[in-house]
Amino acid sequence: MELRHIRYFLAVAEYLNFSKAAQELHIAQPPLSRQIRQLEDDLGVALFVRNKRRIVLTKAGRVFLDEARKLVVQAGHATEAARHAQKGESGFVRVGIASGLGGVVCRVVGDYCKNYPAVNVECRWDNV
Amino acid sequence: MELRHIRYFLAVAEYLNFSKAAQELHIAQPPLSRQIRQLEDDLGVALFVRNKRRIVLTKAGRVFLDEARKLVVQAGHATEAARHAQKGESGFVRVGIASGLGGVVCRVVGDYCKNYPAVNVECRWDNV
DNA sequence: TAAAAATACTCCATAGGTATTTTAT
DNA sequence: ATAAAATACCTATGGAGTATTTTTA
Repeated sequence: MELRHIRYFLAVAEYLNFSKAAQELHIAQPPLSRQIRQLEDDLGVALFVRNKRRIVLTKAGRVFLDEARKLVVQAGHATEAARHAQKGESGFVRVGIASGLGGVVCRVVGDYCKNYPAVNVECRWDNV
Repeated sequence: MELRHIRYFLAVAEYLNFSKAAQELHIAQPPLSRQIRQLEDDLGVALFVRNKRRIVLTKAGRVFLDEARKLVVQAGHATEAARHAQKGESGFVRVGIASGLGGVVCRVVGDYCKNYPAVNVECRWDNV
């Protein structure tokens, strides 16, 4: 199961129509049908009943719909959390160093740089 | 972003070693490195620092690790919820019908069957 | 009959593999 | 000198497209 299956499933569950959902997803209808069937096979669960013109969700399909929504929400959270955390790691630091402390500073700054590669550090060894 | 990226990321975060993680995932090391870089590009976030022999998670990487774990847990929940729901929909139903009610029963049973395709329904029109 | 899903192919993007090079102990 | 990641390139699985054939209302 991949997130693609989930995204496709949500579209079909929303429109209850493979052709419309495919349009919305900017793919053709047959590949969408295949992906949904793959998902059903992987789960071992029928999500839709296709006996009518307008397809309907099975009970299991309705249950899965709730969980699928949570899944994409969590995927969004994960992305945003990482991006937000990176913000605190990026920026610009200017360091002035008293003579004789070069060695210590090099180690400390070096470690820092390796953990925060997006931070630009500038060191000046003179007295300005 | 696909769940594959997440699963691969979790393996690398666990072993802090691309080669070991690849072994565990039963794929080669270069494709794993590529998938992780793809994930980082997609997020726009550096997850690992590769300057040492033993790679380390960035701050953003540690944050993402927490969220990634929740994501796979939720994926498991979704699967199990659907499978559990399907159980309640499968089984066997035997229906006896009094004469003259055939029409009503056909509609009701028909609707039921379409919503619960895994349930086998047997109808008898005689008096046994 | 008409609208929608399934089927049967074809194509190609990309996941995954192999060989090699680079890098940091 | 060695262990591990990156790079370059190749292969092939399977995602996506097109054409067509069922379905069912």
